[in-house]
Formats: sequence, C-alpha cells, structure tokens
Amino acid sequence: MITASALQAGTKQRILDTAEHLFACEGYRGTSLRAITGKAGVNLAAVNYHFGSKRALLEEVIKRRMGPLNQVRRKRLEEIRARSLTEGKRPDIRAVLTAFIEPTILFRESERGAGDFITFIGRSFADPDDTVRTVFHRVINPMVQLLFRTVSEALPNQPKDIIFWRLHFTIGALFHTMHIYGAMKPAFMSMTTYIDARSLVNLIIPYVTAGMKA
Amino acid sequence: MITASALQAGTKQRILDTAEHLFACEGYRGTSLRAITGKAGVNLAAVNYHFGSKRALLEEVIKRRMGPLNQVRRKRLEEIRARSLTEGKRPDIRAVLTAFIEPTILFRESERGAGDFITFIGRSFADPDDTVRTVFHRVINPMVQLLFRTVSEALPNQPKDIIFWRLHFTIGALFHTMHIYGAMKPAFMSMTTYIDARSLVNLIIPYVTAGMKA
DNA sequence: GTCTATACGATGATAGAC
DNA sequence: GTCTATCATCGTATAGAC
Repeated sequence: MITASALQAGTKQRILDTAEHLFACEGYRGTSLRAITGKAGVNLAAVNYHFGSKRALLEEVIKRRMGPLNQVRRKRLEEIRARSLTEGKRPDIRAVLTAFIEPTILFRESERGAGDFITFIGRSFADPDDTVRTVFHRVINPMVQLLFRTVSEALPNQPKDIIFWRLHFTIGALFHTMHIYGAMKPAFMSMTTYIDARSLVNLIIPYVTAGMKA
Repeated sequence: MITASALQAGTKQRILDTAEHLFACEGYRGTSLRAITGKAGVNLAAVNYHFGSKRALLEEVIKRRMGPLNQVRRKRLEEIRARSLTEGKRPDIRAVLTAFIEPTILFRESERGAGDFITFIGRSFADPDDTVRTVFHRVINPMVQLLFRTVSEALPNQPKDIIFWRLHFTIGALFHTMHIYGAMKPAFMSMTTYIDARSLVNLIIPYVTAGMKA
C-alpha cells in the first residue's frame, strides 16, 4: 500500500534524522531511545521495530551518509592512481590529500543535516564508547587503507611506518577540525574565528601537505 | 591520626587510580561508580564521601596529572619567551612547539598510570559528554592561550586567524596521536607499528613545524 | 572522621501482548 | 505498528557502625 509504505518511510527517516542530530549533540551513549523517539514524534518501540536495536540504528545513521561520501573520495583517489599509472609518474601528494580532505569538509554543505553528521564523525574516531569506534572503524577502514596506499605511491622513498604516523597526524588534524568546525559550542578560545568551508580547505591542505613532505 | 589519615589517603588514591584507568578504557559516561568502587575494593558511597559527586571525581582525576604537566609546559614556554625578549629576536617556532608537545608525549613514561591518563586526555577534547569537555577545557584553556600567544610571537607576520586554525590542526594531530598511541585496541589498521615515545616526538615535531610554517 | 549497608527515584534497552 | 510491562543499572542520599 502506498500510504503505509510512505508512512513507514517517513517514520524511518524521521528517526534517522533525529538520531543523527542527537548523536551529534549529546553523543551515542548520551542519547536515549526515549529522546530520539520523543523528538521524532514516533513510538518508543519504533526503533526496535525498524532497526532492531540502538546499535543497528547507529550503523544506519553512519552508513547513510558515509556511503555516498566514501564513494566520492574513492572515485577521486582511484582517478589519481589511474592517471598516475597511464602517465607513468607518481601521484602528487597534495592532490592525493585534497582528494580525501576536500569532499569531507565540503560535505557539510552538500545535504541538509550533513553538518550534524560531520560533527558526529569528527568525534567518532576517539569516541569513548567501544560500539561507536567499532562501527565507525568498519566503515572507514577500507577508505583509510586506500588513502594509505595512494599516499605511499606518492611518496615512494619514505618508509611505510613514517607514512603511517604522518597519515595519522593528518587524520587527527582533519577530524579535530571537523569536530570543532561544527561544534555546538565553538568557542573554547575566546575569539570566534568564522571561516567558510572552502577557505578551511584552502588552509588545511597546505598544512598537511607540508607535514607529509617534511 | 596517622593510621586513619593513611587509610584515607589509600582509599582516595585507590579511587583516583581506578577511576583514571576505567575512564581511559570505557569513557566517563561508560564508567559507573559501582564499577570504580567495586574494582578499587571500596564502598560505593566512598566516592560521594571523598569527592562529593562523580563530576567532582572527574575533576580530581584530570587535575591530579594535568597540574604537574601544565607546570612543565608553562615553564618551558615562559623560558622561551623570556630568552626571546632578552636576546631581542623572536622565538623559534620549532622550539615553541617542542616545548608544548615533548612533555606531553613523554609524560606517558613519567609516572605509573600516566599512560591511562594520556589516553583519556587524547579523547577528552572531542568527548561526546558535555561534562568532560567542560571540565577539560577549563583546565587546558590557559595553557592553550599561552601556546597561542607564544606561537604568535614566533610567527609575527601571520594573521591571527591563520595561526588559530593551524594551531588547531596541530592540536588535532597531537591529541589524535595521544589517543591512538595509548589506545587499548591499537590496530584499526592491520599493521602494528610500534614506536617509542622519543621517536614519536621526533616524528611529530617536524610534521607540525612544517605545517605551521607552510 | 571514615567507612558500610541499603534504599530511592530516575532512566536505560528491549520484548511481548495487543 | 503501538502500548505497556519488565528488569537492569544508574547516581545519589542517608542512617548507623567502627
């Protein structure tokens, strides 16, 4: 039935949107199913009916946005690798880092509600809750592996473990930026330094590029 | 009385040590007072008696280590500023960053249990729980302000908001490093790249120095 | 002053009856 | 799909033993 199906889709999506927002504001552990369903205007049991558990809801919240985002980043990285192969020269490290970072930061403006997601993701890497880290790692891991491989091709003379750590410095800088850029309480410093996403990309790319080559 | 006082110190310290460990493993929100007191072998009510609340316990856990650590970092930064003033030339950016980062990473080996603390702190900046971020910010803020001021003196030609963001990239790299360096589950990547603290300092300093100057 | 035993009120996720 | 019951666990408060 059209009506039933539409209503069901509406309920699922309302739950996903509300959960995403609350996860970003209060964290996974700090968000109760009562808070989600209450704010979404659906029944408490709807989460277990549609998703099975709170953990499964978390997975859906992450995958819904991360799927498309990863697709873009993967495409850009693969393009660089393909071009590098046909042209017979190694990839440019700045281009590689841009292929990963630019879509990530600009993603905030791509869809409605994506800002909450970026904030949440910026915290997920170091989330104290094991569930969050596990689910997040499973989704991000193939992406990071590809990034590592491509960076290694761009810097063939650098030992792998040095690349490993420098890449972690880069990821740390990026995720911290994602977190504070979208943080609800932005000013831990007294000054408020607003910046648009495009300028932020133009700031972070030279920083991490210089670091990776240091 | 000596006996009573010694016993009291024992209980308080056992609570602090256990809380520190569990906060690092399970997070603030994920650690119940029952878990802490149970593992410490003290009564449940002991936390409220000695500290007043779970939040106050968190404050003590943070301040106990952060006090000495901040003292070292402050001393080294102030020395650089003083020398810069007497010698009439601006501070070296690499020296400034080293003064802040080196004590932080080496702190792990300075005292027993400090490793748990470093792991916990590495997560605190982006902790989903507002209580953790608030308490942590209050303790770290003066330190970051001093760092910002000293970096600004080292790079007088750079606009303040550029320094602001680059410093955040640096802090992000450092905290992410602290977090994964001491993480209980280190391998989100398949390879395990062990490194000693000294070598880690020698890796991150050139990275962030290059980034700040980019 | 310290520490213990126990109780309270609130809130958590989930499952089964409808 | 919804409503309600269930049962575990939370932080905190308090009364009394040492």
